[in-house]
Amino acid sequence: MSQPDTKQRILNAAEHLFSRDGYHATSLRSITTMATVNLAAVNYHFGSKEALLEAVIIRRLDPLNEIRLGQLEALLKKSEETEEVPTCRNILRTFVEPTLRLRQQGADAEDFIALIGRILAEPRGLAMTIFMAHMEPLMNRLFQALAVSLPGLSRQTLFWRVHFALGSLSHIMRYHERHAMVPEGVNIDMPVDAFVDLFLDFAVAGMEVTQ
Amino acid sequence: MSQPDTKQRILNAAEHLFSRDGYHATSLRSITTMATVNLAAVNYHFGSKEALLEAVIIRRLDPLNEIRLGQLEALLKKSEETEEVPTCRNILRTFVEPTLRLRQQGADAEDFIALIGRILAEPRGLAMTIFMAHMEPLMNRLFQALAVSLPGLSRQTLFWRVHFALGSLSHIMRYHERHAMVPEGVNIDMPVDAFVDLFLDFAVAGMEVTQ
DNA sequence: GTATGTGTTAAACGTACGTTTTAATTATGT
DNA sequence: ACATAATTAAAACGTACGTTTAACACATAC
Repeated sequence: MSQPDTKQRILNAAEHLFSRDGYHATSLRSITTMATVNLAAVNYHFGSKEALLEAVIIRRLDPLNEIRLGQLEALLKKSEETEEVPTCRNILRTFVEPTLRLRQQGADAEDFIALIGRILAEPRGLAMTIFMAHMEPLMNRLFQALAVSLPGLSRQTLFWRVHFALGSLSHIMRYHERHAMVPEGVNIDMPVDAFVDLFLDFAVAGMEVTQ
Repeated sequence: MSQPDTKQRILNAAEHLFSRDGYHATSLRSITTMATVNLAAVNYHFGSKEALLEAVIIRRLDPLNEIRLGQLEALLKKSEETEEVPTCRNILRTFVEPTLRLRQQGADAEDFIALIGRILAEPRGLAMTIFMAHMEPLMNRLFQALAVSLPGLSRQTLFWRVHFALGSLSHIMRYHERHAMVPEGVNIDMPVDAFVDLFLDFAVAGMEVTQ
């Protein structure tokens, strides 16, 4: 029987297992079993396990970065017209909000967000190379926009603060899974808009503070 | 010939390779080769690969947490005597400063810091279970002290802001390795004291901001 | 000197891995 | 309908893994 969506089923299963267990701890057999697909299908459709990882990343990262870059460009263009410097908060929002909103779209997207968080945690890994190649243009644009928005900061300080902020984001991208050490009275499933604001309150204050 | 420091040599090699390549991507053979030790020595001295990982973590984490907890208790005791509430900055410093200072002590400690950063990035992993068991008392104490220092924040907001701050820290613990995307004019090797202050400027502002 | 315990070594164990091969099956084009 | 290409299926490939075994070396103690 023919399954025309074999590739998508493999991608979904791989996305889930890579994000849950990591690349090296996930076997092709566990992926193909979950996808109810023959073992050889991965090498037939993708060529190798590494190429599968790259396909998993690119499938969602490129569209996400298009949204982020689109919002950033729109913000910069509007600020050109009104001749006002865009605020740090609005710049960061173009990066953060599409990221956290993606997670709301379903369990699959949630897997991907967690996977990105894991990738950022393996600086020397194969996935990091793939990831960086698809992030660099957006990152340069973001850094440049923030430099204009925060002219009082040295490049050194700005560089580290951007990493502090994105480090926070990558951490909570991973942490959102159900986990121990959640004290009572804490709701781990907040609405996206409220959570974005909660995050931006923190990050923007840290970015803008004068030492 | 007898090598009385076989265990330490294994621990050093494992620490280095686990932090560089991750637990699953590191083989016992690569560890024992680097340690110039027989393959069977790991299972003889530690019992298993998992037990080796636990030994690697505990060797440095327990002493580090003793320092952190000691500084925190000292701060709380001094504030009791002077009847002043300790500042958020000083509380966070007891956690951050020993961490970043450890990295200055040599390449081995730098490996460990990177390993902790990786562990924090694998929420479901074996290492996370080991790590959490050794972190929970300190984390509870830290959270409690911050709640006193920042009475205006809801438990919800405080919880997330602590995670934002520690997420930043865990990110830079990993990022300190030489890496691409470091723009010109940025010194990635700052003195520890300056870097601690740079981080605390950011984190404290984010913790204390009133929305 | 012999016995005992600790540590080391080389070799092999069984298992699981990513990948490849070959054949069968299904879809497509004329 | 038939020929050709694309996909799926089962099986096997060689390799690397964590672990175990059994022989060996070298202490210290009697």
